[in-house]
Amino acid sequence: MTKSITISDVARAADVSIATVSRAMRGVRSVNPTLAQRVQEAAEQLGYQPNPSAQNLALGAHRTVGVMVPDLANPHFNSVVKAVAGGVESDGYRMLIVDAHEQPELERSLTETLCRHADGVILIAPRMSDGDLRSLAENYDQIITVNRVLVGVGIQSVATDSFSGMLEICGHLAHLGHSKVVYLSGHPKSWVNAERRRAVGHASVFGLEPIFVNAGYTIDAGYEATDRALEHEPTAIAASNDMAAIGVLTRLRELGISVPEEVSVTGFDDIQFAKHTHPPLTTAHSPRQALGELAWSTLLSLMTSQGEEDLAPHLKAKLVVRDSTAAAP
Amino acid sequence: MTKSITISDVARAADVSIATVSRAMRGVRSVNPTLAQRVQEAAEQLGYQPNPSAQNLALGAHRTVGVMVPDLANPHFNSVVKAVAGGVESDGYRMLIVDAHEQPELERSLTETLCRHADGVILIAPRMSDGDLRSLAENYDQIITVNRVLVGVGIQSVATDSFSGMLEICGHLAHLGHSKVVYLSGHPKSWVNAERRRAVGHASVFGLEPIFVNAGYTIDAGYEATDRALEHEPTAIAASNDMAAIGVLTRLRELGISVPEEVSVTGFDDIQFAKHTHPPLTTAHSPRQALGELAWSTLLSLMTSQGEEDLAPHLKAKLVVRDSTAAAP
DNA sequence: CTGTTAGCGCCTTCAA
DNA sequence: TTGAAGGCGCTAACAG
Repeated sequence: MTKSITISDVARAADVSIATVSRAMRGVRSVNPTLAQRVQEAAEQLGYQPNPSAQNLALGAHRTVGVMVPDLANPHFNSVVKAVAGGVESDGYRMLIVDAHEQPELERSLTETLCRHADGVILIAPRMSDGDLRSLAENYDQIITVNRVLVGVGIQSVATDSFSGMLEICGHLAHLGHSKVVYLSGHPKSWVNAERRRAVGHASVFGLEPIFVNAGYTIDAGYEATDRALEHEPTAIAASNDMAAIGVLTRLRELGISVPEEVSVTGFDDIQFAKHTHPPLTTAHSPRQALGELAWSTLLSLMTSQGEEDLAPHLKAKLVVRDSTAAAP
Repeated sequence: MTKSITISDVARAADVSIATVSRAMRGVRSVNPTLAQRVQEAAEQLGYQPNPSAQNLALGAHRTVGVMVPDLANPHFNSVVKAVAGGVESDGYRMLIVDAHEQPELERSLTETLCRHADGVILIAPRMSDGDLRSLAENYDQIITVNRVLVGVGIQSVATDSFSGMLEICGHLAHLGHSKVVYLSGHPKSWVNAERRRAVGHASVFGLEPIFVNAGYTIDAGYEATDRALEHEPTAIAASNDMAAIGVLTRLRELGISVPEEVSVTGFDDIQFAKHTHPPLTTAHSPRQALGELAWSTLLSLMTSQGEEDLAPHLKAKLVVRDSTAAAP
């Protein structure tokens, strides 16, 4: 900032007290319109902008929300962040954001920093331990999680219903006659992955015979896990998310294995690239926009009105059938 | 925040003055080690954290950097943001971020807000008018742009050398015997697009006969522009970025036109999905990581030391040849 | 309706 | 080396 005009400068210029300037600037009703006008003009002319730190100090609030993401470069996460950003900005708040760079052990301290600077915090798919999450929740009330539910801690959360979504995928596969399907596990500390994995386990009721192979949640992880998956001679590979599925498709193509003729492949999330893979990916659509908006509105009500229900709304993930799945060979 | 312990609480607990606490907390040399120790323990036990707003007010600084992005969901932009975030966090700053949602007319006011809350601002590929940018630069010194250079305004910038990068792509195409190539223009207000387009224009020295078709910078834009591009019967389509190129590939596949046998396709940026398209995309690699790091270090030196050279370093974009290009039919 | 004044929590001279 | 006191810019009683 080059110059720094304060409220007193404006007061002097408009020939009123600083209290009047303060009120006029914030549009308090009780100000004489004439004075208000004069103040506005003086402020305008001087280019006065209230100092947010001073306001924060005086008000005891920051009008800022903190957001923690495991990985900003992941299309799924950044779509959620984008949705949150929309609400935050339009409600006149600022968004402080930290990227944990997929290092669960960093999450706690990053979040603590966030807590000191923001009125509320949104943790997106945190991978930190239950203990860390619990202790954060104890010391800080205005905090919610997205896609990580931990009950009995008094921490609100919103989530995609990964369990049902994955069950739908399994149902689809079963319906196509698949039984030997490999599930490529995602991040070991991800609640979402645990839910999806659990659903695959339950899919035995459809007659599926799931095999679990550890992979990861990135394109490369999917790529590398493909060979290990193939050792089980599956007719279908269900990845924990679209990223891993994309890696699988690439590797299968390299190996000359045709999708979906020889093996079917599914993802999860329906990121924007899912419909542009070859073949287009069958997946489950995660309602990112709705999730982000819901997260923001939930946090907002938590910050304004106090006690809220301790619900954890689960948004449906809808099956999207494309060309990467077909009848089992 | 549930509780709010202040410096006075710690002072009382440690039986010293608040001045001593203040000094001890910041590791000022002149404090008696014994006292310092006592203060540390008291602070620890009470869980004291200095109030950042009060510090800001007293120090006149925020230790916060603002970042403006046209679209957080764009893989190229968010990789740059991620790189910036890395530096910002490790240097103990916070990152305030706003998404302009691809609306150039919002950028100015969003940036002004950012300026009031941050010590420095990074504008990523801003699409605002030269006038807006100039006026921002006049009122605010600690501001730099990434991938938008505007000379003579005293605004620092770092950029990818889009011109040379696109020239390399054109050279590659020419070398393969292509001459009728369609360039799919990107965002009309993007400096980067202008540079790439300019390079294509210059490519006539290679014998290229460029045709310009307006498209956009999204997958859908590329998809929709493909039919219009084909009307010119090109042997190659050069998109302004990878996103548009992905849309082109999808549309061509729908039309049963084979790539690269019938038409070659190129992108720009080398986003992580570029090597996973079918066929893998020939493109130019934008040094996102380096760009983000350079942006941060540039801003940091601008914020600490004052007058800097008004350079605009251009980072090379390197041609990456994959399978979406081949000899002209 | 407007001005005066006392903080908000912290840092930083200035004395001791 | 330590403490007392003033001030950063703004808001919110409290008077008038």
